[in-house]
Amino acid sequence: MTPREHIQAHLKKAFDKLGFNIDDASLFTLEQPKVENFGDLACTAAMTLARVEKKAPRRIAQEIIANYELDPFYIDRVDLAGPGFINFYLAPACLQRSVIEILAAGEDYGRSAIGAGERVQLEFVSANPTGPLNVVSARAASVGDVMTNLLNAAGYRAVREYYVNDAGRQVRLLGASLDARYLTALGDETPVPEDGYHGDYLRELANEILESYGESFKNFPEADRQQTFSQKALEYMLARHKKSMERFGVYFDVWFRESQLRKTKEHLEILKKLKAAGFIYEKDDAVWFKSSEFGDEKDRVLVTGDKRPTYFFVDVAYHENKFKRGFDRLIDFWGPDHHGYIPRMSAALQALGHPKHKFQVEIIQQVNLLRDSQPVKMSKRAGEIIEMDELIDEVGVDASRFFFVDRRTSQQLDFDIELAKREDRNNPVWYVQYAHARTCNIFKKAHEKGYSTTNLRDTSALTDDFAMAIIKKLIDFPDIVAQAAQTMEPHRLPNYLKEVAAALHRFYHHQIVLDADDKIRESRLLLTDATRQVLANGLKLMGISAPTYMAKLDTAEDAEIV
RNA sequence: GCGCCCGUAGCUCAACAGGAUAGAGCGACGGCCUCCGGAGCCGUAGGUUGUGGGUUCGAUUCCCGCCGGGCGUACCA
Repeated sequence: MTPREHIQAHLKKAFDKLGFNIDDASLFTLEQPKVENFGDLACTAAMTLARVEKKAPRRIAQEIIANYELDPFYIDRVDLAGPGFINFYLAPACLQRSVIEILAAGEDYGRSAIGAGERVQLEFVSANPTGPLNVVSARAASVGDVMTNLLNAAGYRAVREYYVNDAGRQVRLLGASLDARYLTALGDETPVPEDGYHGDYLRELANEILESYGESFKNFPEADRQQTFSQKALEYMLARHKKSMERFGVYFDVWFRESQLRKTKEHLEILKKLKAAGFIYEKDDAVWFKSSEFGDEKDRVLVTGDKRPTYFFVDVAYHENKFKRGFDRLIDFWGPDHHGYIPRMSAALQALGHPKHKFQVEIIQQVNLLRDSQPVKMSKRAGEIIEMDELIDEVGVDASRFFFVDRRTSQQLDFDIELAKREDRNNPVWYVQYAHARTCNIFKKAHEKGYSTTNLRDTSALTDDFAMAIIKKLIDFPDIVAQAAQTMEPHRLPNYLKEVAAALHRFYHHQIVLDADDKIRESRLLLTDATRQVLANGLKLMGISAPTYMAKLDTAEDAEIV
């Protein structure tokens, strides 16, 4: 039982005795006081209760404390402070035992069951297969992937899905664009359609096709040729996207194709349902959905005047399809340019009978690339964009993932390329990885020095402030994971890991681990190992490697020798 | 015009479902290397949380107005 759980269980007893409503979960929130003198965990229930009970909060706090059964193994003392805070001071014995518990839990440390097995589907990236992935897709990939990890660790059953827009106008345009490149490559100068895709990648693909198939497509009827090229370009782009994702460490459970929906005509079923429910009307030859009845600013077209289903229409069918597959909740990650799209999708799903809270959209804000604090100029029109793959080539997977998740997703991200590449304390991902490597190195050194590192079990020598500070950080981990999952705020994880790393470095610089008395060494090795475990588990949730050593930088002296 | 997101130290960001004296890192300034990796550690300075109201025991957090920035506002996807 964690100290937090212990306190909550005892608070429950006290509330019960006093006749408070123990169904109110907010009574049990324990926060960490900002100031050290205020104990390790603080309960704010007295102040919450003041209104309902119509009593002074300090008075209520006194009653709670009087009825709180104190177990000295866990709690040193309980204080009443300020307007009605109840401050708990954890006992060294329970903190010392936490180290053993963390090690016993091992790779499972940090997991919890809060999610209660809820089935959640996360859809992210879902980039149009009409060009290479950009850096926003990279951010979406990082955030979506880490969020899925966090949810699964918190007891949800979460899966990753990628929606492939492989039908409709843009794919036809893609085919036409490739066709133009192909004919041009054959010497028949043909312009790419005005609103087509002008990037170099189609030129490259055209050359590949020419090498593999020669001129054989030249004599196809134009319609057939474009059809063929649409398919070829599509599969080519899709394969590239898959490769980028896998290289980035993101593995989707499902790649769902829009064309599949069109084949099975699932959107027509949707139309029937909406019509039956009275949310459909016709105007100007088009079919409209009354999304404004659910808070959208205006109604939306489902079938255009020339009888084509809109993207939105098929997308509704897609989301309905997800629900049919049994998910309790859908979470979509969209780019900032799609936030205006949320009300209509939400409206459609509500019209189809799904409670509003079962569909949730997280907007991932844009990424500004910086080089030495100067913005990297990108022009979509001129085809000057930094591709996701180029970014990974330059800064690597670990740094990219860390940086993309390090800030709340609702904020624009300034991504400093030079900082991400630095191999020193300025770079947070190195700082955290180095902390992990340092814990491993201590064990390596222990072996070299002939100290035993097996059958360690005594943590009673962990009494100093630096050790206690680490343990208090380590026992937060399950809570950090659970809260990051529940609030959809993955940035809390990297922020936490930075704090653990700082606590470890501080401890290391003030306390000798190896060349200490046997008992102290044993205790500190255990603490080192528990810290390693938490860092490793955290980095794994981030999808970042946990190195056991760091490659040495060239020192100035080495440079002189060379 | 309307809608959504954002505004916190010089810079980049935190602040855990409204809590106590708003915290880190970088940068600046000042310390610490016969010691498990100095790739680190310790300290100092730096704030009217954009602004004006409101809600209450208490607001960076919730509500309204204004200012500033970003994005959107298609029978496109």
